[in-house]
Amino acid sequence: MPAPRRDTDLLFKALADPGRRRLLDLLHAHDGRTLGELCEHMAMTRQGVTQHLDVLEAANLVATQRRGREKLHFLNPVPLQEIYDRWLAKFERPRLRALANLKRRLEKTDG
Amino acid sequence: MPAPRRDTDLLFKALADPGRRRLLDLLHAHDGRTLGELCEHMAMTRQGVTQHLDVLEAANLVATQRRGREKLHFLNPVPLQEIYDRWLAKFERPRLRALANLKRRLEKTDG
DNA sequence: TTGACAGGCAAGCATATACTTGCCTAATAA
DNA sequence: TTATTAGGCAAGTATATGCTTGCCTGTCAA
Repeated sequence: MPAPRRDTDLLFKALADPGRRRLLDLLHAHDGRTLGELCEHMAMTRQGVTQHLDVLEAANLVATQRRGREKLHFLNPVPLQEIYDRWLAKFERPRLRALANLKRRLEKTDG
Repeated sequence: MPAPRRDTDLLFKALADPGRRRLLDLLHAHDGRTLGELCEHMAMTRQGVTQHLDVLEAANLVATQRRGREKLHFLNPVPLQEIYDRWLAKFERPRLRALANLKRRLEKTDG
């Protein structure tokens, strides 16, 4: 069953902001960071960063976990894979389609 | 040489709107349509559609060509491939990386 | 040449988005 | 306890975005 369109929209909207893409990059480089650590790399107030992280969390791209008074942030790459599978793959040139399908099949059995 | 960040931003912003994604779908199903033909499938005025197409053209996702008083629209999938190559591939789970790289290499020699 | 048809231009508007500032609460360390 | 540290909440603001209406300009067919 394909994801509802609203999920897709949240996902693309989340990716539309350069600051949010930067946050994903930061988490990709080093996962499980606190809000404060992430703020050190963003040229905006803590609240601004929080709001971006909220958007990423709504899009299911970031998961969080409390540890005492800290909040840890983790990257979830699955929705990105969904973008590729459901959206980018069909725009590929036909001669690449077969290989893309193979890749997708391998992922399903393997992951 | 990687695309400047502004290009990346135009691209993600272009994809952020469901109407624009719909237009890409329409062109994917049947390329080279006129503005009027595209409008028949969009629940908004012609000007609204024009503005969306302008955004897609600025992101290099759509190319146009005049034919008399008509304007033909063509889908350009290359930027979507760039999203995958430069942005999605690095977030993939490691065991998929090798296959992704293979796919990319095949594309370079083949296409 | 005249009318209809395809599209372009520009202003206007309402909502969404990306921030900010100010204050509040909870966990920890002294 | 008390001060400090990590983060949350809410309101305010300026700009961006999505879309409209009204009018103008080319192209083609009669």
